[in-house]
Amino acid sequence: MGITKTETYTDHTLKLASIFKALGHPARIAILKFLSEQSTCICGDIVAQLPLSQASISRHLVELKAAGLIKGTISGTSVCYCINETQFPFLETFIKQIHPSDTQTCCP
Amino acid sequence: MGITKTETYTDHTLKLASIFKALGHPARIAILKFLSEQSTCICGDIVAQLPLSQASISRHLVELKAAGLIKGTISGTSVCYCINETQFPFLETFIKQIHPSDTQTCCP
DNA sequence: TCATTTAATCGTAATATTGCAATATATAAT
DNA sequence: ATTATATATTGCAATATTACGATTAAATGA
Repeated sequence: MGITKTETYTDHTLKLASIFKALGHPARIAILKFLSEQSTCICGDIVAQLPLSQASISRHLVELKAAGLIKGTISGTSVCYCINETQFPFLETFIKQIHPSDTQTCCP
Repeated sequence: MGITKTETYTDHTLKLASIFKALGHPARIAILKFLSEQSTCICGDIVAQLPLSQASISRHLVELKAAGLIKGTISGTSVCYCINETQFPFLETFIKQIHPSDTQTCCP
């Protein structure tokens, strides 16, 4: 149905899924890569880096911001974007929990 | 359009996005959590753990398998599933690259 | 063989996502 | 005030995703 039965999952599960969902589009990965390659925040310029219209980029930026993956601060006529680090440790912790480095005895 | 301009992104970006997309649904997060909580693989039983029909679970399992996040081996009438560890280091590396631990001078 | 069990697939309906053009908004410069 | 620049929002249309019931397929057991 394109609808998700959110009410039956834990908050932790829902939060993880929503962040990963925000990461689940190549344009948004490309935006994050671009931002991380710079040593500082980026004011403008993002549209020029991607093969999408300004409107589409704007929508992706909104999603990334809603997921807490980037920050944006207004600076004159443009907006400065940068990575918001706070969510990444949360993801790292989950990934490490899911795959303990010691190989488990499993599906032979 | 609901369509993505995949042809203009790098393979690395597309691969990351597709794996994160597979992680971007609470049912699939819940499945991974359940599998990781067990010390061994799970034959059956997954449907009983989630508030979804057998058909829906099966589709989610297919997606997780396609993303390389789980493995499934047939065992009689049932299928044994377990975490496939191989993709997680790839994700960890990306996340670490995106958010260097040293705080960058950014958006004040 | 026939019934049972388990999981995958199909068909369908509802909803979500993606993308762009057009428009709106807001600041800065002249 | 007017214009230019930069970003956000709106209104579609096209496509993708999600979910479930029903069905199918394959292996097991009686």
